[in-house]
Parts: sequence; C-alpha cells; structure tokens
Amino acid sequence: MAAGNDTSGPSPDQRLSIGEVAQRAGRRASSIRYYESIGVLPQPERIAGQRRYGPDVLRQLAVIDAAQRGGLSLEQIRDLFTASRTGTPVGDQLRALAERQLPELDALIARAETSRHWLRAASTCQCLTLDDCPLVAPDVPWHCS
Amino acid sequence: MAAGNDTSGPSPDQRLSIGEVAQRAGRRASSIRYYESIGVLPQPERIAGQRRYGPDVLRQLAVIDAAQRGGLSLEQIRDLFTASRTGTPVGDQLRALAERQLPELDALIARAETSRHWLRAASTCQCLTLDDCPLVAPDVPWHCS
DNA sequence: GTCCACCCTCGAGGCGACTTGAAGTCAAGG
DNA sequence: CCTTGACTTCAAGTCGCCTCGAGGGTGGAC
Repeated sequence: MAAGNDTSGPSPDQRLSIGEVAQRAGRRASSIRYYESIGVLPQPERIAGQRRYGPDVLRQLAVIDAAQRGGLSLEQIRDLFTASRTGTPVGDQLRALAERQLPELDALIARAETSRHWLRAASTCQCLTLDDCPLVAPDVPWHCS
Repeated sequence: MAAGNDTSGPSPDQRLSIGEVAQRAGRRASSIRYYESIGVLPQPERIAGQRRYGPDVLRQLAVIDAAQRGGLSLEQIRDLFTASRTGTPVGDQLRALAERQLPELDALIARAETSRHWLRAASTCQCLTLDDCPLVAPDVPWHCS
C-alpha cells in the first residue's frame, strides 16, 4: 500500500495522481493517457515519472465531456483547446464548429425520431411473417396489427 | 460487354446479378456479399458460380434499410429474418426488440437534443478563452456572450 | 482468338474512441 | 528485504459495418 498513490480520500496537496483524476472524473486512467497522447490534454507535471495533475484537469475533462456530448470529435476538441491556448478567440472557433455540426446533428435527430416512430409501431406489431408486415414495406405509412 | 451481366436495363428474365441488385438497391455489391456472409441475406441460387437473385431480394434489402434506420444492428436484423423463416411470429420479435431499443433510442435523442442546445449556444459564443466560457462550465446554464 | 465487363473468393484495412495486456518501475509498510 | 499496489510504456485488440485489392474465372461481342 502506498500512501501517495492512494485513490481514496483527498491527497494532502492538490496534486492528483492519474488514478484519482480518473475516479473523480468517472473515466478510466487509460482514457486520460489516451487524451494526452492525442494532444487533447496537455502533458502534466511528473514526479518520479508519474503524472501529477492540478485541479484544473477536472474542469478540462468536464469540457471534453460537454463538447463530446455536443457531438464534437476529439480532434475538434483538441483544436478548440489549442486555439484557446494560443489566444485565438474561442467564440470564433465554436461558431465555426457549430455551423458545421448543427446540420449533421439535426439530420441525426431527424433520423432518430423516424426510428423511434418505427420502433413504436413495431412494438404493436402482430404480424406473423416479415412478408406481410407493413412495417418493413418501403414507402408505406407504418402501422401494424 | 456481356449481355447477361449488363447492369443497365432490365434483364430478359427476373434473375438479377449482384451488380444489378446493388444498383437498384443503392448499395455496393460488397455489402450484399457481406450480408450474405453474416447470414442476414440467404444464399441465392448460382449460375456458373455467380449469384442470381429473384426480385424478392430488393424487398429484403429494403427491410434491412428500414430496420437499420430503426436502430437495429445487423445481428438483430438477422435474428428477425431467421425468426420469420422459421415461423416464429415476427410481431413478438419486433415487440421484444422495440422494448430493448426504445429506451436506448430515447436516451440517444435526449443526448442529441442537449447537444443541439449546446451547439446553438456555442454559435453565439463571444468568449476569448475556454476558461471564461460558461459553455464549458459544468452545471451552469448555457448562454454566452 | 482477343477483349472487356462483370463476376468469384479471401484476407486485409479503416473508422473513432478507447481498452487490455505484458513487462517493468517506484515508494511505502511490515 | 520483500511485498503490495499504483503507476509507467508500447503494441495490439475491440466494436460494427463495411470497403478494397489481389488474383483468377466466365461468357458474349467482334
């Protein structure tokens, strides 16, 4: 048992091990290393070869979560961070990203809603074979029974 | 040019080559072979080693499309076809599938709508750095500028 | 006979976001 | 000293859904 590596309870200082970060952020340590490897997270300070993070990293991970939920790829998120670090106004980047993503996202939602419609119809289906079933017929309004 | 293999114009008989099927279904021949390889499509008759399809296959492909749009995986679709062929009422299968898929789909749509919200807010963002930006703050209602 | 379009099989590759495994390092507790 | 447990690196594997390429075959038109 190593005190400095303990994943439970707060460390004496603010420096977090990767295990602590992972636990608090609800991710695996491997994904944090992965983010670092592709440049989404910056390389943290190291003590005896081991990563030590300030509390900032939790916010950065939350940003990543938020942006992923916004449909951005890790590559886009990396660019966002890079821009932020180099002083490019983040707003401009975000606007550009949003303009690219929104139509895609709208299309995704539209498809998903069509799917939901289909599945709802499917859940009332009484058909015996696929051949009879209007659900799977092209260009036929869906309703079954 | 080979008459029997011609992809343009209808064949003299109803038997379609894989190329014709692909063209009419708007898919690549490779995906049709793939469906066959994983059991989603049955093995068609062969003439001189080449697949010949009846017109039914177009409907089957349309079913696959519809079911994929409904969020079913190819494995689930295969099971559906299998059930249909073996006489299990398709309705039961579909209901079971729908019950499994609908909550997932609802969650997907909810996430996507949250994302859309986020992106819409992002498109009006004026922030200079990520650190200031309320968009990326956890648990803060999104609005920017 | 030659050419060409189309077909065949089989294995590999590619996407995105990770996860897993092997082999090794480090610091503290007993 | 030895064990323990978290950490390290790097390569490879996973998932679903295909796509592509190599190498070879078939059959009709000229």
